[in-house]
Amino acid sequence: MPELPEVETIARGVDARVRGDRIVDAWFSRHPEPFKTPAGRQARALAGHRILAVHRTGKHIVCELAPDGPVAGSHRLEQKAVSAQWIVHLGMTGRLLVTTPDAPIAPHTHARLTLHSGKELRFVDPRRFGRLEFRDLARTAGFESPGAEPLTIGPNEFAALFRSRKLAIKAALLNQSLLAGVGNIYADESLFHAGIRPRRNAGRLTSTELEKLRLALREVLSHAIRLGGSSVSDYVDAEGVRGFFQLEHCVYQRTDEPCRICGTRIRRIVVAGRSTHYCPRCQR
DNA sequence: CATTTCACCTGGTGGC
DNA sequence: TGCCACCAGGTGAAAT
Repeated sequence: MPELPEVETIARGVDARVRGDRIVDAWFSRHPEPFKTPAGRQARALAGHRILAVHRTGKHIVCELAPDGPVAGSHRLEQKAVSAQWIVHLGMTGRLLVTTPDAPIAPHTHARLTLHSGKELRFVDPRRFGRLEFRDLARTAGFESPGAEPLTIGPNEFAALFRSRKLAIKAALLNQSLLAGVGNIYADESLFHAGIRPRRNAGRLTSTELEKLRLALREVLSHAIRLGGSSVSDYVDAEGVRGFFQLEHCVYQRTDEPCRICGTRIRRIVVAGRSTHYCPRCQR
């Protein structure tokens, strides 16, 4: 579920609460492991690290870690070298929460990190589509998303992503190796604001349309970040607080409701196996 | 290779 | 109330 604005909101919230804190203990659930790194190894590896910073890349949350202990030369956090990363992907229903240790343990809690401050960092994920990975940077390269960042990509690079592609623009927007972070909600919303039908062939869009789309994406995503993301059913940020961008949706999950611009009924179709919403009058 | 389809999971909703 | 079909923010493997 969580797309770029939700993941950004969570990463910022987690960063504000745990930056500089130390992981004193880590617990991971056993059963079906939603983990890229096996539970036992991940728990052992995390304990003892200090969290230097938490940020978002595409739909991934990256926690930058350094081994705790005396650091030659400086006590300052920024000057410690990142030696490992804990990478969290929330899948459809994942949550990353900062709680007090006495907060009730939600069903489907798969990881709990006990921090030196007394807080806990918890990963909860009913559907288990989420993924947790520990990377030792001495052995593996740092995490990099294959796709471009939609908030910062320029016009030429953006247009080049779609050139000579044969698939629907909606499908292309969902492809994380082209653009990282766009999911079903924001693909539909940005296509609406750009006035483009979701089934249009990506490679046949004009440069004017592509530029409209790039700007629409940037506007929709940054507006959604300002509102703390979209809470469609169960999304909450690091404190358990819902977002408000769902109130601004123009097409997503508004099937048969009137278009906010022209009043035409919003249509629902299936593109790339995902439900897709658009205004047949405003989008061509 | 590029593109499409489907399996992976649990839970909520709405119809009968 | 219960049962069932269908739907859900994502991805990656398998098929085409």
